[in-house]
Amino acid sequence: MLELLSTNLDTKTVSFKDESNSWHTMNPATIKVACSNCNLRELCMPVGFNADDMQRLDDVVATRRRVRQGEHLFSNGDHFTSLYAIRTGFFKTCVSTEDGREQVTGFQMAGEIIGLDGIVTDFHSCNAVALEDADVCVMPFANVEDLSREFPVLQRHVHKIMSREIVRENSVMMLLGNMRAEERLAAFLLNLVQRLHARGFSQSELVLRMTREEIGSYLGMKLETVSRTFSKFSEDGIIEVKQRYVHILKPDALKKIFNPQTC
Amino acid sequence: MLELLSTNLDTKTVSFKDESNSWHTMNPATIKVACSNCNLRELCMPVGFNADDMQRLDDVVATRRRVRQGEHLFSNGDHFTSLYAIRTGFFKTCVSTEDGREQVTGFQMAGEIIGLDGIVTDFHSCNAVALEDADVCVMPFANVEDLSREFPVLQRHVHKIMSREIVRENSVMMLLGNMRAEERLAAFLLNLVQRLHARGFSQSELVLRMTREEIGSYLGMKLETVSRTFSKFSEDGIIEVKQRYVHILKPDALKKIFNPQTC
DNA sequence: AAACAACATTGATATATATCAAATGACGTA
DNA sequence: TACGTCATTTGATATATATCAATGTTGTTT
Repeated sequence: MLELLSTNLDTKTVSFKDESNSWHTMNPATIKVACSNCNLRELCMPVGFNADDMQRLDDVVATRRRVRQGEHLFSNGDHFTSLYAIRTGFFKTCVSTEDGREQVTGFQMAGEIIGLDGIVTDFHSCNAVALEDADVCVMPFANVEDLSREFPVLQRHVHKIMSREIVRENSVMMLLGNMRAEERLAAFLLNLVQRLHARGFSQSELVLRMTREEIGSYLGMKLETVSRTFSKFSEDGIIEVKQRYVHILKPDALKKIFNPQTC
Repeated sequence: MLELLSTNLDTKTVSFKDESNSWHTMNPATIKVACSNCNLRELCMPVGFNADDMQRLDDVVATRRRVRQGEHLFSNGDHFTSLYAIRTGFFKTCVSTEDGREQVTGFQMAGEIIGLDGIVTDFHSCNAVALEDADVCVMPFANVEDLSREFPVLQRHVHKIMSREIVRENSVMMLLGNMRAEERLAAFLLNLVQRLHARGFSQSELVLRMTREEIGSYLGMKLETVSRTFSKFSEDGIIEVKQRYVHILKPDALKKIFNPQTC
């Protein structure tokens, strides 16, 4: 296995040493990525692997792929071949009706897996769009299945990822079916910072990667309502908002709005 | 493997012959169910198994379990051990908030699998409630995983089931986030008859197993709105409704309401 | 620096659905 | 059969959010 030493996302090059210790530089689309060296490993890959297994696990990932802001990683109707682990960047997934209405079904960040929708029919049924320049690990699903049969811990991991997505969607259904605008936005903000915090970012400050319209689409409300609700929270001193920048001043107040009982 | 010859759900007994051809009767909770003989096999188990594999596949199912109307198959917080394949009966799954609001996340019928929500945390995060007396195959998830590693076709089947659930929830999110009451109810009715038809029932007539309130909870509307929308469809000559009985007179009109573009 | 495009905010008004309320119907049980 | 309970229907009114419209902000292009 090659040792990955540095990546330069701007020049799209990767530097590494081979077995004979000589230097190479190549395009990331053509290199093999080593999960064993990846600092996101504990987010997208199972723990409890020994060093030898870890080498085998690297075989899951075929290549990396760079997706520029606004580009689709995959689209509705595309043939399904791979799952994608996000290394850097931020995505939205969305479905749309014949008459052009769009529903954002999720926002995904580093360490999260997208593409699961394609397994059932071998075709993707949603779109994955980069909301900022992104870099993903391409994991051909055939590899995932082959190695899952060999490594129970990987098999279990894949099952958990799919189950987690089902449970997440259950709670979005609860948001959409039962909650009012303020509750939806509070839940959304709390969920985002919680995930960002798990990745080493601030617990109280964040920069939104999506527009008010995309937030609204996800939460089943119009962009004006999203904006008004932000303003309401701001007037109440719960958050500080400046366009995409949000500072959560009173996390407990947000939690109370989302879930009045447990606070 | 014992040969299952008849079941009497009322007396909770099962009759079968053993290897020496002598008759036995026993409680279904204690017997081993044979997928190889089950007429729902093509709904909940993979196709393309040879006879030998089929025998092994029977090992997935440990027992059967009977659930009376109104009873929970599992509840939020229960330890997760098994998936359940519905043999007979009808279920709803639902999540609820601390303050008692309930969101129905799905309705499940014969041949469908429930319990996937429990995989990620080893605890169930929703409730599965029988809307009529039901009979399920208990499939300990450890068995499913063990046999999945051995049989790629079963592994693929499990992945497809989970992916299908993700895709289904995506389209429910579209319903809840973007559709109006009439569109939601039209989509709901079309989906129900389509699934019933796949099970040999009528394409145009159905008996609802759930209340107006449960339909409303699933579709994010109040029971009064569900009732009014039924009445509206009825006045328009699209359906005939008498309490739980629904006769779809103009399926194309329903499809047009749901999706004006493709009709 | 000016002009432009995309996004966000805010106000006025409309509307779909919720809420409240009453009557009716279905069903199990005493 | 009568009673009580639960589900459903229907009407009148309230309300949260959508819609329409104007203005402000930010960042980019010329």
